[in-house]
This record gives sequence, C-alpha cells and structure tokens, in this order.
Amino acid sequence: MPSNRFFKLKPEKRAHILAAARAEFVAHGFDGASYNRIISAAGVSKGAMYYYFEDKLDLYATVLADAFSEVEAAWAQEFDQGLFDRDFWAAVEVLALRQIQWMLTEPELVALSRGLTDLDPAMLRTGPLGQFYQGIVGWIGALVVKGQSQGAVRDDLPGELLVSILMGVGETFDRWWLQEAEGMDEEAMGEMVQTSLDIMRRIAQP
Amino acid sequence: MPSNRFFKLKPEKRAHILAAARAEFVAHGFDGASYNRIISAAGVSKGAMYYYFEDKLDLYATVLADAFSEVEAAWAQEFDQGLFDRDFWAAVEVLALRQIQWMLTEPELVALSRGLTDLDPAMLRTGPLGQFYQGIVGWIGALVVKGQSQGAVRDDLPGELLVSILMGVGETFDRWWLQEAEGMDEEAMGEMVQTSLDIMRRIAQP
Amino acid sequence: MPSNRFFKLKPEKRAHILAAARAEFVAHGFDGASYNRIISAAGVSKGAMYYYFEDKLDLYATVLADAFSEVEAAWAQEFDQGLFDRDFWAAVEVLALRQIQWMLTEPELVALSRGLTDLDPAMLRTGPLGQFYQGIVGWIGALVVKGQSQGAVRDDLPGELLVSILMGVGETFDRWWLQEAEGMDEEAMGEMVQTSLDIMRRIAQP
Amino acid sequence: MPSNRFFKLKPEKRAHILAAARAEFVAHGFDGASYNRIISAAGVSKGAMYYYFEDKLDLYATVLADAFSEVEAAWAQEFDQGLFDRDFWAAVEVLALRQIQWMLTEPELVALSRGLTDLDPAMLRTGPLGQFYQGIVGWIGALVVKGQSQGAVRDDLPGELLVSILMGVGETFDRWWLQEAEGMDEEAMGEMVQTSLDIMRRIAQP
DNA sequence: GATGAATGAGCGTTCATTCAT
DNA sequence: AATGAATGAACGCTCATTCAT
Repeated sequence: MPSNRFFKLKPEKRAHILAAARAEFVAHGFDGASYNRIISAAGVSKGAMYYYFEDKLDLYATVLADAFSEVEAAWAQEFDQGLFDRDFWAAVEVLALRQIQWMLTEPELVALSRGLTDLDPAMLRTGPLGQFYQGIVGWIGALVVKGQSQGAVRDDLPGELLVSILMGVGETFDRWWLQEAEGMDEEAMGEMVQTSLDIMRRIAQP
Repeated sequence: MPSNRFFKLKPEKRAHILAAARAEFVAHGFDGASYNRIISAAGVSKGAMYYYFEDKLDLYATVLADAFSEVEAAWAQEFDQGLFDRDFWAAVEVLALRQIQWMLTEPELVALSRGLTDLDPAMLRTGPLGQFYQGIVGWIGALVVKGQSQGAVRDDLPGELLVSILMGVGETFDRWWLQEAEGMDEEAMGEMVQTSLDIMRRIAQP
Repeated sequence: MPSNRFFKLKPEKRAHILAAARAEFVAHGFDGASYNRIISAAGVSKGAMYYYFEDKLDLYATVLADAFSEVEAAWAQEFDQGLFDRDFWAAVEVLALRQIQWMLTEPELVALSRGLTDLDPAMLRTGPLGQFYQGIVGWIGALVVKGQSQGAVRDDLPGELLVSILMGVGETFDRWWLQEAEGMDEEAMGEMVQTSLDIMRRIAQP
Repeated sequence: MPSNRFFKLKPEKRAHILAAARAEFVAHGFDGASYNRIISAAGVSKGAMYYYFEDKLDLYATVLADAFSEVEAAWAQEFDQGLFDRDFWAAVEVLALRQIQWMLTEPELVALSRGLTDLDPAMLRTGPLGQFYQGIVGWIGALVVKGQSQGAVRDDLPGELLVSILMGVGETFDRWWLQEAEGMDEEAMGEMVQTSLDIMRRIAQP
C-alpha cells in the first residue's frame, strides 16, 4: 500500500516530510494527529501528500517503518552473524543494551509506537501496517524460537503470548525510563537495564 | 466533580445512559469517542447530558467509577477481612480468580480503561478521574506493601515500577484472553489463570 | 415589565441577586453575560429567576435601575432644592464633582452601562429599559432646558443632540479615567474634572 | 494574518463574501455576529470560509480593512499633498465634508466599527486588527500634531485623550445623522456638518 | 506530476427559556 | 410560591479527503 512515488523523491525532501509527520504522531498519537498540521509543517502541498500516501494510516505506517528500519537492520545483522546461536541470555543482554542506547538518541520512538493503540487491532495485521507489525513480532518470535531450541526459554505457553508479555514489560520499562530519565546517571541506567533483563529472564526461562 | 443530578435519575435511565457511554468509550477510547454518538445512542437531549455531566471527561470518569465500583467493593471487603494477612500468594490467587470470573461477565472493562492512555497524565491525578485513579493504584500498592511486609514480594525496586509491570502483564493476559476466549473451555481458562499467576510470582518474588 | 414579585423578597436576598447579576453584566456586557452563570452565582433556582424577571433583558433593566437609583435620587433632590436655578455652570460643576466621587466608590457603573451598546437601539426606548433610559436622558435634558432658560446653554441645535454629545464626551472621560485612574493622585483627578467641565462648557455655551 | 488565498478569488466572489460578512457585523457587532449566518448568506461552504480566514476575528479585520481602505487612501493622498500644512481648520473642514459625503454612500461603516467595542482592548493592538487600528488612530493623531504645530490645536491635554473625545463626538454626529438622514435636505446636511465642525473647533482650539 | 481550492459532516460546548410538579 | 429537569438550536472551529486544473 505505501506509495512507490514517495521513494523517488530527493532523500532530503523525503526525510523532511517524514520528520514532520513523526513529530506530529509522537506528540498526538494516531487519532489525535492532524494530517493538515503535518502537511503545513512539511511545507508540501496537500495534493502532493495524497499523491505520495494513500491516507493518514499509510503515512503512519511509512513513518513507523522508517523509524524502526535501523533497529530492524541491526537485528537482521546480528541474526545473520549467529549471535543468537551462542548463549541465549547473553545475546539478549547485548540486544537490550543496544536497544536502550539507541533509545537514548531517539527517545521519541516509544511515543511514536504508542499511537498504535489508537488503531483497530484488526487493522494492525491487515492494513498498511501489517508488514511493519509482522516484522517486529517476527524478530522477537524468532528470538524466542531460538531460545526454546536451546532450552533457554520455556515452551509451555504459546509463543505469541510470551512475546506479548515480554513486549509489554519492555514498554513499561521504556515508559518508566522516559519519566525518570532526567535524574539518572550512567550507573543507574545500567542497573535498570539489568533489572529489566532479570525480570524478562524470570518470565521467560523454563 | 461528577453531578449529583445524574444520580437522582431513575436507575434504569441512569443505567441506559452509562451503557451507551460505556459502549462508545470501549469502542473508541476517550479521544475517539463521540459525545454526540453517546447522546443519540442514549436517546437523551444534548442539553440534558450537559445537565448531568460537566463535560466529556466527567462522563468518562463516571462511567469508569461505575464500571469498577463492584471490583473496588470486593477488594475493600477482602482487605478488611484480612485475606492478605494470611499467605500472600494464596490471597493473590483468590483475587486473580475472582477478577477473571468477573471479567467473564463484563469483558469490556479492559478496553474501557485503555481510554485512559488518551489523557494527559497530569489530568489523571487532578481532574475528575483523580479519585478513581488513586483508588486503583492504591489497592495494588497496598497489596504490594502487604506482600513486602511478609517477605513474599521483592523490595529491591520502586513499588510504583513493580505495580506498573504487574498491571501491564495483567493487561496483556486480559487482551490475550479477549482474543482467545471463544475457544476456551473451563479447564483451559483455569490453566491460563495459573500461568498468569506463575508469571506474576516470578516477577514479584524476591 | 419588571416583576413586582421580586420587590417582595427579603432585601438581603434581593441585593444578593442584583449583585451577582451586576458583576456578570459588568464583566461581559449584555450579550456576553450568561444568565446561567448569574443564576448559579446568585444561588437561586432557575425557576425562581424566571419568576422574578421576565427574561435576561428585564433583569438587566432592573440591575441598571438599581445601580443608578442613588444617582437619580441625588439629582432629583438637587433639582427640587433649586440648585439649578442659581448659576448654571456652577451647578453643573457641583454635579460633575459628585458624579466623579461616586464613581470612585462604584467604578463598575460605567462598565455596566456599556452593555447598553449591545442592544438594538429601538429596544432602548420601548422595552423594559425604556423607563431607565428616559430617566437618564430626562435629567440631562432638564438640565439643558434650565441652562437654556438662563441663557447659559446654546439653543441653536436640537436638545437631544446636544445631550447625546455631552453624554458621549462624559463617557469618553469616564473611559479614560478607568484606564488611567491607578496612577492619578487627588490633584490630577481634580484637574481632569475641570478639564471635562471646560470642554462641556465649550460645547454647550451659546 | 489575513489570508492571501482570499485575495486570489474572483473579485465578485470576494465582494459577495465581504458584503455578507459586513452586513452581519453591522447588524450584530462582533460578538453577536454569527459566523454560520455569514457563511450561509455568502453561499460558501464552511470549510472554504476557514480556508480563506483564520477565524472570525480575522474575517472581521478583513472586512474593516476593506471598508475603510478608501478612506485611508484619501487621507494619505491629502496628507501627502500638504493639505494639512495650510490653514488647519480649513483642512479639517475639507476632510469632514468628504467624510460625510462618503458616509452617505456607505452609511453602515459607523455601525461596523462599533463592533470593535466587543473586543479585548489588548487585542486591538496586537491581533489581526492591529494594523487597521493603528492606521485610524495614526491619521487622527497626525492631524492633531499638525494642528498643534500650527498653534491651531490646544496642547494642554494628552493627545490620545483629545483624539478620543473628537472621535466620540464624530461618532455621535454619525449616529444622529443615521437616525435623521431620511428627512434631511441638502441644506440641512450642510448645516449639520458646519455644526459638528464648530463643536470640534470649540473643543480642540487652545 | 503536482497543485491547492473546496467540501460538509462532525466536534465539544453554551445558551435562554419552558413547564410539569 | 417556587423548583430544577429538560430542551435543541446554535456556537466557532477542525477534520480527512476529493478533484478540476
């Protein structure tokens, strides 16, 4: 569903549009975001915007895919390089630490993805967001499967449920971190990562 | 802030209005809900609605308080009767089971409370929702404190964070249950409760 | 048009209602004033209010009449005592000074009467306000007639027009005074009165 | 703040919209005017109207600027041509006569500008009306200064106060004229202008 | 390929007033 | 004599989307 015409634009223009949209979605969620505001912030004509994107949802999907593409790329690389084939929990720790560091540089991504809760869950899987959503779920699912094959992760409950629980816990920590981040030093941050890993291990190990 | 005028209505009418509002908030969250749709679904004049409730937020607060009043009452009773003073995890299990059963009769409550995420967090504590919000947080907080005093709950991380994590996990299970409930028999349900309790225990114990 | 029932109330209650209404009209003019706000500020039932007053306009007329009754009484007394039969401009000066002093104690009266501009001018003369309006115009008119009979006031233009001009000038000074009053000492105030009298004399003398 | 999009419309349409808006503001002031009524009188869609104008205030400012643009242009021309540098009161007479004549063709302008009293005075100077307001005050102020430099106008009171008084008197005459104009012949009209000039001269001369 | 003018339903809220009790 | 529940039209304004050019 996302438009191929958009990807033929000059990279700077493309980035400019995505930045404006991302800021709006971060600030107001999906429903609350105003397509009109995005358009005028981007300095693009209204017609052009509907030429690039089918509708608001399509734009949101594109913004999300863009925002998380780096993360996905990093995961794919690690996966290919066999990081997960070695000790499972050590690998998870590496990933979690990288995740945290990256959120330090792009702290708005949690807020951005919170807009997903505005959507009809059925749409998540079928609409333009499907690809993105499946991607995220897929990586974590793959991780879980790897862990199970090592005997490091329990297999007594549905993989999808376990993934949902772990993502939820991660989100809680992200939210907590957004609130408390100002007063945290490096050490406190490290502790928080360890705590979150400990809790995830408690949940996921057999 | 909620209006006492509303509580003087005939119980059936009151229930009818709350049902219409609840359905709308369940379906669309707070921002997405349309006051106009609620009004016409309730079959009430617009003026009357603003005679009963200060504004949309006031209505939402009233709907929430109504929806959760039974839960709160049950918690209060158990708390008074000293359920928590005996074995902590056994007590939690009793509560969780009751919670699940009650959600079977009112399955939309999770969706209803998800509307809270649309609100400015500052408003949660100060506006008409304050009383309701403090109530919920209060009960779980009290539970955690009791558990800590028995040595059954870890005290190495902030109480509020622990409560948030547990609430998040509970929500994930609720959501999962809403999706899968149709195909579940009694036994599967019992297993799911046990699983959720197991996970909460893994998270919360020292 | 004003209701006789209102005047049978206990004086304190009557005063309380008028005070609430006056505050609202002072703050928002006639159109902008909210009858609902007045009612709740007065702590009176809605039905009662419509029992006392025909409508919003009737209330406004009553408030105005009340607010200016003291002024009218003072004028009537002076008129009866023949103040104007002696030197005309000296009499006007006495009145103007008294007016200013009284505005110092009730500064909101200018604002109150500014609500009159919200009204269809035809209504001023015919509606419930007619009596009040005619009263004010009547006093100034009488003053002008007295002055003319002494040869102290020009009679080469319609009396009503002259009255309008003088009232307009008075209003401008009132408004100016409201803006600048904070920084004025007693002396400056006295000068301003003299200036306004001088201008009125320039306008009105033959 | 006024929208350039509006000025790209076909002149007839532009005029039609402004006429509808002007009629409404003339009849009801600013607060009392209904944007909805203007929209349906103009035969334009609601969205279009908000596409042309930021909001009600912006429309009002545009209507005022349009209505007074001719006056301003005429003043500017006279000023440039040095009319005021010759005999002051003769110049004022010329201007007053022109003003009257022009009001004969656009008699509603006084009523239109009366809507200004509905506005927060602070907004007059800062909002979209600022430019217009400063223009009017500026011209009269410039006139007074010129007069003072010739010794034809008193300088014993604040320029702003004098301007306010003169504007107020002018307004009273305008209003009077609006009431009585029907029965006036050319000669009576001329007399009225002379009378108003006489009174202004009485007020303003040293 | 790209524009931007135009739409009209919808938003949450306020209003002065009526009337059965 | 007095109440207060109820009305529904109207308010200014925003929205995502369409389409002739």
